[in-house]
Amino acid sequence: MQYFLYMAQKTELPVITPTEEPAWKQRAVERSTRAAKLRAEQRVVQFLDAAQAIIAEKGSIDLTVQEVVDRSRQSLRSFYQHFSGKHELLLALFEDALNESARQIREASAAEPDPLGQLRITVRLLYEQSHSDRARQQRPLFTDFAPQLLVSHPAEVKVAHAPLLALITDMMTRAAAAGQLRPDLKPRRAAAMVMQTVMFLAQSNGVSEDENVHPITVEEVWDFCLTGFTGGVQTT
Amino acid sequence: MQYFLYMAQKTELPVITPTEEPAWKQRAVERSTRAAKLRAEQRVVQFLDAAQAIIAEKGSIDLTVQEVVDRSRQSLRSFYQHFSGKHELLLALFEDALNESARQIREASAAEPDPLGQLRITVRLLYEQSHSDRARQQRPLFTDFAPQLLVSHPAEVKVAHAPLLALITDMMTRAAAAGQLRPDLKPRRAAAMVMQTVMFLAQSNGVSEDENVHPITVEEVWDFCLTGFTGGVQTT
DNA sequence: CAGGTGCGAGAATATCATTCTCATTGATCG
DNA sequence: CGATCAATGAGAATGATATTCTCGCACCTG
Repeated sequence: MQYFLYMAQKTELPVITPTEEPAWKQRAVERSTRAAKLRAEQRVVQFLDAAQAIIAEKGSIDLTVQEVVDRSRQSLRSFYQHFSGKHELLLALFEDALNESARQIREASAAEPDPLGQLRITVRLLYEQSHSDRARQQRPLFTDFAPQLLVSHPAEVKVAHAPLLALITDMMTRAAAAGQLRPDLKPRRAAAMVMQTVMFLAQSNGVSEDENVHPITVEEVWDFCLTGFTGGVQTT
Repeated sequence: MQYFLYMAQKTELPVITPTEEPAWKQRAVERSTRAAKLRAEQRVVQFLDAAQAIIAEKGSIDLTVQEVVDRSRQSLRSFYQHFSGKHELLLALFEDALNESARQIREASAAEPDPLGQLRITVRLLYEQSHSDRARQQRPLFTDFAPQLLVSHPAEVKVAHAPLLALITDMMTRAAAAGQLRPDLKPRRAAAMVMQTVMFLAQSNGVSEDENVHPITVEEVWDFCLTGFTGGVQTT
């Protein structure tokens, strides 16, 4: 599993400081730091792996720092030396999951030449990945963590959403260029709206024991969005 | 403030038990119980009032059971005798807030004769009430509690949403009858989608320090939804 | 009055996250 | 090699909260 090593990057920032530090000194410092950094990354990865394993097993993000520590065969001490807290751990996993999601969607839609077709694929995949019923088992980060994170740390969520948003914006832009969208639509804004609409609608239609109500389907969502941004003039 | 006394109703259920209990006995029991019940409702209301006051003051749902108890001049003992837990207290307030919201919207849209016009008013109001920026101060239940509740207790949320959903469904139905909507649209489903779309889009565009990004406006949301359910053929 | 019930006061318990202490290890440098 | 210092492990301590429990009083009600 490839993590983005969010924190490790942070500590690397000073290296590219724009001040007058002689290069040799930087190199020396870097050399002497590299080992430590590698070890640190190692630890961080272990924590992340452990957490992910636990989440996968329990199908829930209700994990204890203690559990993560035990599982990763390290110590609380170490945990708090590498993460500012439990929140940062979850955030790292969340970003990672979203990156993975964006990757999957990009891959799945690569074969489709038509921008609207790509958007359809995207909406379907995104819906499925965010849909509580299935996703709660495999992606509790999406269904459980994302909503509360959105409230407590909107900025971080925005960052985490960025890759996916970029992907969808790209599709929108090409659709617009092909004249498939309402001319008054700003691609980026439309992308943001569609992305969030799909994610939330999928999410809120999770557990419904009642058969005779809501269960809004992917089809309906896609239809709604499609009409929403093509203005009813569907070329596909 | 009129509460729905969710729990009090629960305790009343046994009275209408379908067994062979002689009516006189029921009446006797009821008479001897009435006083106690009234007292209980009194207490419940005091707890709810206290909680609401605290939430209003702090502009956040981060309250402590202890705070509520102190404020209401009662005791922990009493609190747990009337509520199964903190969660039930918040849920009661949440339902109440949504009922109030539905009432406001109904009132505001009463004057508008055109169904689409009513929907426009509804979307605007709902957006404003759910919008994090302003709402977090006055309606933290919407912005903070709703998302986490949606994950943990979807059934309760559905119940709480019911009045609002009914209202919007009604508007949709009339709009459909007037031929203002896409003919293939099921009013109830459209209503559900619009309601959730608006609430979530409003919510997720709360705190954004960045000026150059997302801030999706009510206008855009309304426009998106309108096109989504009229199919671009806007009569208004 | 006697007995029961509701309830105030607040101690006790349980769960976590987070911090702190102390001793060990492991690498680095003189 | 031996000193030193940073990183760690083990796990106790702390702090915040929710929830439960114990005691005793006050108020009905027959």
